[in-house]
Amino acid sequence: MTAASAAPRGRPTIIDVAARAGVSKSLVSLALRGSAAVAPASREAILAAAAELGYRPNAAAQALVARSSRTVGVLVLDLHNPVFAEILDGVLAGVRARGYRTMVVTGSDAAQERPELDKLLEFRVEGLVLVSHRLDAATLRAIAAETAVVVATRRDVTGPGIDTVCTDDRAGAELAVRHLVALGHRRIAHLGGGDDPVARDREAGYRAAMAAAGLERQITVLPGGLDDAAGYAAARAALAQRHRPTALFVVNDFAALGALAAVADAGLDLPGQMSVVGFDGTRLSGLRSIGLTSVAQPLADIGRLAAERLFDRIDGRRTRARHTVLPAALVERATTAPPRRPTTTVG
Amino acid sequence: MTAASAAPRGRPTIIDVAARAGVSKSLVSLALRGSAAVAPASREAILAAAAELGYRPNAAAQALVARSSRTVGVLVLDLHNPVFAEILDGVLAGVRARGYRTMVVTGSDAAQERPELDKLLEFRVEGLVLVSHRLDAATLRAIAAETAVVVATRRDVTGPGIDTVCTDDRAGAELAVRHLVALGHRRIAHLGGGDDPVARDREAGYRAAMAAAGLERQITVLPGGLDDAAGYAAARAALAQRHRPTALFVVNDFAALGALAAVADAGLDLPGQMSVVGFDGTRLSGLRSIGLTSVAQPLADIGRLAAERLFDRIDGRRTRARHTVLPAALVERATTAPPRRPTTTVG
DNA sequence: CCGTGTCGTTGGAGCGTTCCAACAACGGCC
DNA sequence: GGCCGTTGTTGGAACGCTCCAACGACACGG
Repeated sequence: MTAASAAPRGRPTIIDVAARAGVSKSLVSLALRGSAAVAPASREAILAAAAELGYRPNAAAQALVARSSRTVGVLVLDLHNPVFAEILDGVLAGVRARGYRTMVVTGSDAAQERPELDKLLEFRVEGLVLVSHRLDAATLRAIAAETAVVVATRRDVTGPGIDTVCTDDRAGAELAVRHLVALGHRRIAHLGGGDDPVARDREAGYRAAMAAAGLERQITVLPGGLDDAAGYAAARAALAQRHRPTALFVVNDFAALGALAAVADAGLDLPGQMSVVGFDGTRLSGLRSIGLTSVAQPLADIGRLAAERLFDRIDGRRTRARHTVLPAALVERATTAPPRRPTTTVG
Repeated sequence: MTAASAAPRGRPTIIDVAARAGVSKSLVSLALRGSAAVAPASREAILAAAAELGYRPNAAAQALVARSSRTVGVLVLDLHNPVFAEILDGVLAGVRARGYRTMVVTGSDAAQERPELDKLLEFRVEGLVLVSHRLDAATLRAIAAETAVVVATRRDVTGPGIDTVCTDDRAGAELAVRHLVALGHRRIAHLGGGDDPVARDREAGYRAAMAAAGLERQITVLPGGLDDAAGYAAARAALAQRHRPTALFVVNDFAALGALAAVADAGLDLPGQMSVVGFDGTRLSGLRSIGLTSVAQPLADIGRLAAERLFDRIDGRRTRARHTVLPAALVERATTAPPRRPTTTVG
């Protein structure tokens, strides 16, 4: 009655293993998943047969019958920006720890994000981690209605089924300003990041901290951007001002590197004549030859925590959205110092 | 006879759509894939029903029956190193262009790589791109026997079914040395990268170019490593030598940044008293505040080409392994200049 | 010695899709 | 006016797996 003597085409299946071990496919399935109900002798025969045939379970078939893919999807805004690469690394670690697989897509341009996410949803990923994104609120909420969603680094769009994990950008910015104020700076300019929601929070923190230090009248925000070139341009504008600032608080590390170059090009001594503080705390800023003082986000933690939150939803079916805000920490390095000619303390 | 009046649990399937449109599931399948054999009226009814129900095809079921997952797997050695992040970006772009999905894993540590790849193989990925790796030759060949494999940046392990795409590391290193020689340098030291196979090629190129320039006796290779700290340490050792070199050719950009810091710490003028050349051409080296002269690899091209090669195998079933070596190009920036006290030309 | 329970094992149904052979309806042709 | 080809549509099998109800064998207690 052993019918399966025909040569198995393609990869061996559970049935091929069963035929070889002389048992039924059901028992193979049981044994392969380590059921205690299988007799030791059968188990050994099955395991041996599987090894000999080079059997590998077919995840698609398992996903189909289990109605769960054991896979999560991740959208990364931009892999070139080390911030996102580092967060992604944390997400991958968190997902791996749970034995799930990860499908990663990047949103090359804003219009691509939706179709890429659709592909993930067709795979029935059990959840989605968005390492930043450019979706409008309605789209994001529609997606959250289909699957669990955790957004990392952004907190502006909320809704049922959308957890967020991010850094306290406001407080972080305040930290930067307080550090500079403590060093004796008064004319502290901010190089902004345009209409990016995260950048807005940092700007708000800057404004608040300046006001708290009694420096409302010194508040200067220069329109910048999130990359090297934008930081360079914004810093040039700052340095060209009538009352040149003695310190620059830049929206992120990437742009701060541009600012550093502008300071050097202007022939100013760093940090003697100009202090610079960045934001993100990427490994980049910590490189010896850069040594940028920066407000560090716990990047790997953000990634790992995002994964954890997702799994809370995947297995615990939690309903209320959770929003986690992690603290930022100032990392003092070589680009900040007291201003050379201390400003006279007024009133 | 319309049985499916029961509320569909979970996501709608093709059968729910069929019931709603009043046709059979077969016709729905046909219509959804755009078959010309479907009557216009039916097509519209089906499309409308699918839209109303929010139907999404189930990729696992499709993969099962089609015996093809339309997914490729990617292993990335280390996301923290911008080189790999940039190549990954190219791979993702290439895969997306073909409408495939991508599963990405990182090999956190060497021992994890194999199990992670096993997970991908269980998903029946149709091919694998390894953006570097730490597998031994036997393991790699065993994997290549199961699925198409393209290795990016490494070329040392070959075998049937293994294509490689990488930069001409030897020639690139020669470019760097020739550049320094042309500037008038003679004492050019190399900060190596240990036993990494790519590092070995670069070292070989360094040795060859030095010999070709009649500088065999100046050849100095200092044991280093692939990161910032290793570059810093190696550079310190180089600078402490009796006959201090006037130029350093460093195994990669990441380590070169460490070397830059060591040069600055030693109080040497850069590039006046010490020139530094890196390798990789990551965006990092191009940042204004760094301006590292570097041998650039076409990183995005490597990624995209790796994806292309993989698809050649996936659909064309090509048998012979193909090895593509892309040219490197020297990008001259601010860290190289003629040596201040030109060495006297001998012989 | 037969009923009952346990242990190990089994065939069949079902997951959501695609593919295929086959079918009904219909018009054109000889 | 029966036959044929075309057009549009259909049910069933298959993909590889898991789950479930049910099975035979065996030991044990009444």
